[in-house]
Formats: sequence, C-alpha cells, structure tokens
Amino acid sequence: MKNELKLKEFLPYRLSVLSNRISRDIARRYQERFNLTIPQWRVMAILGETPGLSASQVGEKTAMDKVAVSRAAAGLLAAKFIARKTDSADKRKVVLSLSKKGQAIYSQVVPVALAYEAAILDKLEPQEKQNLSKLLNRISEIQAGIKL
Amino acid sequence: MKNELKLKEFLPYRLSVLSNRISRDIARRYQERFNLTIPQWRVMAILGETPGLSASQVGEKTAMDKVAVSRAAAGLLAAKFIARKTDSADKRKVVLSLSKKGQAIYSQVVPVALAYEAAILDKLEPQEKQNLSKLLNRISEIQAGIKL
DNA sequence: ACAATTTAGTTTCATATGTAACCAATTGCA
DNA sequence: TGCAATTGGTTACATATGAAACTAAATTGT
Repeated sequence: MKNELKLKEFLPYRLSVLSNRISRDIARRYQERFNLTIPQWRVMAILGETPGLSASQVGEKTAMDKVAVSRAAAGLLAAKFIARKTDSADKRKVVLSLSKKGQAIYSQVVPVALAYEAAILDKLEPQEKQNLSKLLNRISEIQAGIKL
Repeated sequence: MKNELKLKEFLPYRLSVLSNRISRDIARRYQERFNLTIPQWRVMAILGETPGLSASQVGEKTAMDKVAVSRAAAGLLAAKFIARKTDSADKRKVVLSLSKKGQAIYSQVVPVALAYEAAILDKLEPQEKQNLSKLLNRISEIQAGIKL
C-alpha cells in the first residue's frame, strides 16, 4: 500500500487541473464570440438537442443544480436566446426552448465546440479514443458508487 | 465530419462533470474532518512533498494562480498549519513550510486522499490504469498546444 | 548611482456560485 | 373536502474566485 502522496500523480488533482484548463479555454471562446457563460451554453446545448424541457429536466441532463439552471435561463431570456412559458398542465413548471435568435447562435456555437473537441481527439488513435471514453464512463460509475 | 452536438458525449463536458463530482466529494471530506479547502490542501500537499518553497513556486507546482496561493496561505497561517518567513536574500519572497501542527494534519490527510484515489483505481485493471495515466498526460500536452 | 522596469505578493472590487429560505402549485391522504 | 407534505422554481445571503490595482523589493540599462 502506497503511503506517500505525489500531487502530480494524484488522479483527482490531475483530472481537476486538466478539466479546469479545458473549461477556461472553452469559456473564453464562448464569452468572447457569443457572450455566453458555460452554464448558459450548457442550457442552450441541451435545448438544442431536446427542445421543450422543463427547467428541472434541463438540470438533470446537464448535471447543473436548479439554481444554476434558473440563473442561466434568466440570462438567456434577457438576451432573448430562449423562450419560457409556464406549463399549462402544471403551473409550477416552466418550459424552455431556443428562440429563433437562440437557434441561430446555437448553430454557430456547435461548430466551435466540436472543433475544440476535435483538436484534442484528432490527435488520438481510434483505439485511444475508445479507451478514453470507456475509462470516463467506468470512473463515473465507480465515483457514483463511493459512499461518503 | 460530425456536425451535431450531444452533450453526454462531449469530451469537455464529460471531463468537467466527472472532475467536479470528484472534487466536491473530496472537498467535503477535507472540510468536515480537517476544515481545509481544496486550495489549502493543495498548498499543504506540495509543502509536504517539498518544504521551503516560495509562494510563486507553490503556484507553479499546484497550477494555482498567485492570488489563490496567497489566500490559501493566509488561511493556513491563521490556522497555524504553516509557517511563513520572508527570504533573507530576496525580501520580496516568502518561504512557506508546514508547521509541526501542519505536519500532523498532513500525515492524517494523506491517507484519506490516497484512500479516495484507491477507491477508484482499485476497480481498474493494471492495464486500464496505465492507459488512463497515459491518456491524461497526452491530453494535457495536446491541450497545452491548442492555440487560442 | 539611480530612474525605469520587472518581479513577488497582497488587497480590493466586481462577479460567480452554493446553501438555505422562500413562494406558489400540486399531491397525498385522513 | 381540506390541510400537511412535496415539488418546481426564484430570491437572498454569504462565501469563493478572478482580474486588476497596488506596495515593496530587486534588476536593468545608462
């Protein structure tokens, strides 16, 4: 059993540093070109995939808590990138979808996002990409199973 | 060329969600048991490995910016977990090292950190662990090379 | 030797984020 | 029914974080 800690080799640290670098990098692109924060973009991304979700469904799909969704939606609404109407069947719910304007932005942002991802993935072998994807899934499952 | 975005399959998103879950999980442990934030723990971790670093050296090694280091150090100093003295040769510099008390905490936190990591790594095959490590290094290098 | 620049670190201010309190609508069930 | 508990969402407050201004010390160039 190892009993010494080397930060550079510590998995949570390595993941965190890598992920934060990538997120900052992407955040800057979204910010500069489209004036979107990451949470805002996530909400748009999920609405672009699946329009007409309620705020809480957006939360589930994006792994954002409801406050974050609410705030992102408020910003997107102010920019008129999304529309928001209360569900007629359940008046607590709020149904979100991209506006015309939002769709236009969405279709501009998607290529930027995919290009960034491709800048990384294109340098990996097919086999490596597959390993990566499997490992991320495996680790996510394992993590979800860790008891406090 | 792919022209559609599925958030669940988007590498930066997957990395970010996984990394944030792990960080939150660990942060809670450090917080509850030792009253340490993640930046504070990182500073302690690096000082535990390499005592006597200056604040900026700590920043380099931990991938924290100087403001974060300064704040973490202030908190650790208040808790008397580290000592801080200005370098006699260069009086701008501040040399940090764990105090007795800090060392005691350090030796308690290390096993918690390693246990968390082991909870994940022990479920992977040796081959998978190796792949994971290589992939993280590869992607970090690739990321560092992406031009804005 | 000394003004201009750079470096180390801290402080300030503005923004982001998380937790908890809150409001309103719905559901459960006595 | 009718009222307690739950759910969806927003608001308020307290803390965290990042960018930029600032202070002090060291270095550079003349």
